Amino acid sequence: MKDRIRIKDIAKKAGVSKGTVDRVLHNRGNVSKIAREKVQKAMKELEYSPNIIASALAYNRTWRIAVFLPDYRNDPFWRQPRTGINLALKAVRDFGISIQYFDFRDADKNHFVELGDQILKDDFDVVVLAPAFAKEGHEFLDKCQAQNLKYIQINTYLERDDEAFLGYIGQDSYQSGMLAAKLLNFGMNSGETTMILHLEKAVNNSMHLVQKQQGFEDFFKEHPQKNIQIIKTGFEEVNDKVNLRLFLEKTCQEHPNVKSIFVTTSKLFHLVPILNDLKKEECKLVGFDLIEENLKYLNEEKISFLINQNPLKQGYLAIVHIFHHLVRKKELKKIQLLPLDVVIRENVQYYTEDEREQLYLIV
Amino acid sequence: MKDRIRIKDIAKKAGVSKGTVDRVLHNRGNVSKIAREKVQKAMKELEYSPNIIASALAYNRTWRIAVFLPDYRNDPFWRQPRTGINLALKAVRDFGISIQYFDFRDADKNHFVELGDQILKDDFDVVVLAPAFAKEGHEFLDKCQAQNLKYIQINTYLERDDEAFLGYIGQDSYQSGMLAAKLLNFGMNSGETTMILHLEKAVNNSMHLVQKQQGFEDFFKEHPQKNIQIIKTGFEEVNDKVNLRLFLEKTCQEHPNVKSIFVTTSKLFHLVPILNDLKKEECKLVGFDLIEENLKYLNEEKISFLINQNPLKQGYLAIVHIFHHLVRKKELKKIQLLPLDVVIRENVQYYTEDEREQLYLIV
DNA sequence: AAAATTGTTGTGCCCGTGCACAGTGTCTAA
DNA sequence: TTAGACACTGTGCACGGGCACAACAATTTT
Repeated sequence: MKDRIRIKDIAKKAGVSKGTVDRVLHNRGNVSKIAREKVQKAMKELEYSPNIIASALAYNRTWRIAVFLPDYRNDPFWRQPRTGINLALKAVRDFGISIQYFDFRDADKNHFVELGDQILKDDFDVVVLAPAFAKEGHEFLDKCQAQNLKYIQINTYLERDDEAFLGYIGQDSYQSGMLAAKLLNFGMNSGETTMILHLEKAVNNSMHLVQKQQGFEDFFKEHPQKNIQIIKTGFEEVNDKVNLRLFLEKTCQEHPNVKSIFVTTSKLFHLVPILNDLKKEECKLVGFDLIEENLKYLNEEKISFLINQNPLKQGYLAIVHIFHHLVRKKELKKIQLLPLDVVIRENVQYYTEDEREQLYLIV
Repeated sequence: MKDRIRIKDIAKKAGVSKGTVDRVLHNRGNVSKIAREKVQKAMKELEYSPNIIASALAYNRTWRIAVFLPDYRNDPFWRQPRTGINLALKAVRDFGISIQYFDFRDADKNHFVELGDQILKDDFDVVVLAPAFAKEGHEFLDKCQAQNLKYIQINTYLERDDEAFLGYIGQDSYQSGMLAAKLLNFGMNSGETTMILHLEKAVNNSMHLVQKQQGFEDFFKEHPQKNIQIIKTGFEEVNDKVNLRLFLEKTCQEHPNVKSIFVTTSKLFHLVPILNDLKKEECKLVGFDLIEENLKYLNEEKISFLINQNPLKQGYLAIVHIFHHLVRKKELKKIQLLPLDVVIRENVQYYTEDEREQLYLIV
């Protein structure tokens, strides 16, 4: 290994044994002042930096991580963070990190609580979770804190400030609303109207959607030059095509000047065939997430922009974060916001192609 | 380390010694058919995957990499791949990878050749290079091939197909031209004119720029709906402000309907004050690279879009690629194209903030 | 003064893999 | 019949750091 300094070298230089050097290095105590100073002096002179490989091998222990996310079989979105987690796992497995999944049924609070209790009973070192339900989420995290079980949040953020809180990895919803507004604004002419549409149930319970709307509105407040009007709407039963069509027809009649629509969820693909029907295909669409149906319409240029929130990276970085915390003993930024990529047909390939090929390293 | 399968376990299951398992694993020969089959069967059943940590520790050797890029002190662009390289190096150092830099003076062919010879004389395992000069680049790579010195290209691609060629990591210039066209097209009205402007010397020698132009033109050929006219121009002496102003003034007079400009290099910031002067500030600008001057105008909304070619990642992935080749003995895609990020004021923070915080792992 | 306690230091094994080397056993040629 | 060549197999050390434990010294207690 070339000329890298080893513990042995320091020991020799300081005139002590490697055991003593080790004690100094790890502050294990039981070292006389004289010995400690000799070692520290030698360390400084030789610029020792530990060999993480040998360290990882010797430090032969296992960490257990519970991954507590919505069931990916019900919502394809959650397949992506899971992929990211598995990808990262490959890299950190040899460092002794192991994972156990707990998939709660979406929108099923009881199941969330039940699985949560299961996790708390077991003996995990860290939990990765998306606290989908505010109240139950906080309750679970309180219990984690109580038994000193560290946790890291992804995708959904409940504000916490205790010792057990390792961090949040996700998107900035407000900023994504701003981004959508900027994009649509670029393609609109003076005096035209835009529309913000929530395709989701219980919008007011979802901080995400409220923040997206806020960002969207604020952008146009800050950019009054083109005098763009905003219509705010929502429609809950996204799968009820008949009524969605009626709803859109009515809205377009009332506001014939609507030239663009910002959908705050990933459900914008539902609109495309209906708008085609209504001869409104020139209406520009912006929404979220690179799911199959959206990609199809992006490719046909029926959707103008998709905003990518990097869900794969969410899972990936959660594991990386934990690795750094547990193995490297390094603390990272508590709040890590992922890029909001602007995706169009001409660059979509880079965001969908197997990210596995874009390899990553432990830093 | 929990229940990970070790060589020992396979040996036990197959009823042989770990030495034999090792010989099968590494195809070292000298194994009887019977023994080999027993081992292979056991390996399959136990789903063995080697412990890379222990492997790296035992396989106690050093690899030497020469990094052969333009001097970053002359061109700030090259600081970014260098940062990426150093970042990756931190992660792979302990795996025995070391780096030596060879910075050639930009546009100095002799210096390139001189340093190239120096590299060839020494005993490196891999070269990372940006072959800025086609002829000299090929000559250097021929010699590499002759003495079986592996090489990986970044940023600039010379087509090669020999054993020593490990891969190319960079951007797809044609696609970036398409991307720029799509973005401008979105913000333009029927019958308007756009302009493509090369701010660089010797455009025809630079494949990059030619390809960008091609992509830009092809987009409008494929999208004739808005009937956008394209003016093709170029200006070499970018630092000669007086003449650049005269040039722009003349062009705008000749083509008063120009509503947007695509600059094929990172030099678009030079245009902003001049366009302001000429009362052409509503003219939309698209160009490349997140350098300081461009970012300033992006933030002031004088530049509409910047296309990010991820130069830091270029360097980073070059090292990752080499790591996988040398340490993991895995072959990766030869051609790896980096994302073309669409950057505007509302998401610029994600592409400029210290990427070190977006951590990566070895896969 | 002897025994017990505490403080300090060094030794040696462990982690899982790579690889050199020393065995085995078999077969051929003298 | 035996030496030598050859194919195959097992053993054991090395890699560098973590850590348990033994050994020894210094101090306190009885």
